[in-house]
Amino acid sequence: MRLSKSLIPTLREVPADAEAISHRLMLRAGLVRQLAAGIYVYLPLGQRVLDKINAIIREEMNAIGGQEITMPVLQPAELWQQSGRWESIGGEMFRLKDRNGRDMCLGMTHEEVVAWLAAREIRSYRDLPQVWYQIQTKERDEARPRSGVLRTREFLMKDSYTLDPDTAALEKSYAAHKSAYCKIFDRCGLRYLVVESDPGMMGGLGSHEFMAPSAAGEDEVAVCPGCGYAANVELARGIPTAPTFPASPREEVATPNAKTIAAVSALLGIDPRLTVKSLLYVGVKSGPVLALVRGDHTIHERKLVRALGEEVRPAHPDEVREHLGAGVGSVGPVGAKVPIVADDALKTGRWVVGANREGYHLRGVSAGVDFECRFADLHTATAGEGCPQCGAPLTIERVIEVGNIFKLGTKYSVPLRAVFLDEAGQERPIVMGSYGIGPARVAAAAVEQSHDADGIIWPWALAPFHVHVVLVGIRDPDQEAAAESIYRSLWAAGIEALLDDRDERPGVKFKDADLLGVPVRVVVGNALAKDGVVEVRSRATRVERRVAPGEVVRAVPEVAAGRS
RNA sequence: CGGGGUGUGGCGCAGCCUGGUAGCGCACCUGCUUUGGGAGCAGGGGGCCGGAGGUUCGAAUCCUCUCACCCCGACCA
Repeated sequence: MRLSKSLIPTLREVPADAEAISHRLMLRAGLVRQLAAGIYVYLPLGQRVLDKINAIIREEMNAIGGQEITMPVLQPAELWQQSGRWESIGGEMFRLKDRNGRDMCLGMTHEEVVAWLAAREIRSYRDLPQVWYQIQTKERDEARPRSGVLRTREFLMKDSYTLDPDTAALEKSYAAHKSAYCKIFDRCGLRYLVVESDPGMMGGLGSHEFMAPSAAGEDEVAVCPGCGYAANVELARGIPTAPTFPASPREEVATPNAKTIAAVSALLGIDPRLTVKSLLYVGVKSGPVLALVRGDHTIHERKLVRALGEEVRPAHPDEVREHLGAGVGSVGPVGAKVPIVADDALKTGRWVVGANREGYHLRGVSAGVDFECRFADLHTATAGEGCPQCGAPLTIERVIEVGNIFKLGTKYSVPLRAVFLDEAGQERPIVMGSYGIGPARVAAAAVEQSHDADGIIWPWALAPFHVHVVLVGIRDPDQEAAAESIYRSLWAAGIEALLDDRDERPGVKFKDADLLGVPVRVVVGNALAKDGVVEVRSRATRVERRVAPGEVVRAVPEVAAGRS
């Protein structure tokens, strides 16, 4: 590819609305352009990076027996009505009607279509297992698209689906995907963690997420440096250190105007860890429930939802008054006439809680003595808490979710009647798994993890080109001939080269080369006439080697590998 | 959905408070000079000031509504 004839619009200045590093660099290096909120055009360089990622994904999916198919983006509502998701998914699904007024939607994912296909084509246990995958556009009307290409409304996804006769076979398919994903992300040069995650709306038997650490990430994971425990914070259990409780009898204390944990503990002169935060929620089915966490902790609503088995919303202030007889800030579990769920950290201890009486708290309160409740893990794990497996202090990292794997079970095969006959002639539902990778997120994560002040530093496997040939003296026939011959011999050797043959000053070309981040740069300039050499330089280490033009093809892999 | 912010040539911004018919840097075009880390000089092209309505002799500027985009939070296969 010749720069003079290419659409590689680099930007000297950063567009004002780009915040994340990957977003800025992908815009500046001419990889993408934004068409609307969360909708992007991939320019030639961005497309080449996606192609690289997709090629790796295809190889590894094929290696575990994956068969590539393509399923429609435009789908009839009936499928989603059968699975129940037409109702359960809200505004996130793009819905439309065809000319006959039939309800349609744009696919956010393809479990329904897979189950539909399996229902028609799979008859016997002899047809199983199956691994189907596609690399296809997904449409989701995200509440808040953000961070450039990291969270968009239209995006490419590799999604695969396994069909198995039973959960034991699903475990094998799941394990195969897990190791394929590790190979994929290893080959992409990403640093990543495999963490336990909340299956969420997908439902099912278990799931893991592949997380690339980055400040631009939207998720947080708790990681144990000791034993390797790693989990999304929405699931991670942290074991807090218990405070020492003063021996005080149960008594009511006046706490005028103290409505927050900070105010109450300051007023009473105690550690906030001796207090309990009481939060009233309303379950969509079962109504009000009082959730308790330690005063210094933050409740994690997903954990509460899991503990209750239904969606919840925070109660309105007047609901708090109605159910507990006092306002927010003065409520507590003692005497409360609603069900109570308490965080595990509250099992033992003598706590300070709201008295359900305006301006008063109770101290010396114990769970199981002064009130009845059930226990669950409700608080958000924080750095320094003990690992649930080995007790070592946990660390919290911000991460980009680049892939996930779900054991679905029969959640979709039952409603869509995807069944097979087993060896005994018994009809049974197919056991499914679903597995996703976001190629654009892989690209963005790679940029997040590998860049410097001058631009992107692509790993070889993802780089849009391997070598960036800079022709400095465009009017010098010798330089031009050397650059041309180097460019051709690189391609002939299977090394993808980009030739900067533009009529630009050297400084402009060097700046652009750094910005684009192609792993190896070859400069054809003055040194050719002077010493008969060109410069072969690593973008990552900036280590440079001077070699004769005929030696470039041999030198490139060595410089790329850091051997100079 | 809640909170905050921004819309002025391709990009980055000033002008708005205190109304008088749009400006700067970069980019782009032409010429000359220049040529190893985003060149210099000279000349030039390009903007219904997000949109609609209103106030006014006159609106980028004031008022109302609306749309778009960004950030924080909630949500998230």
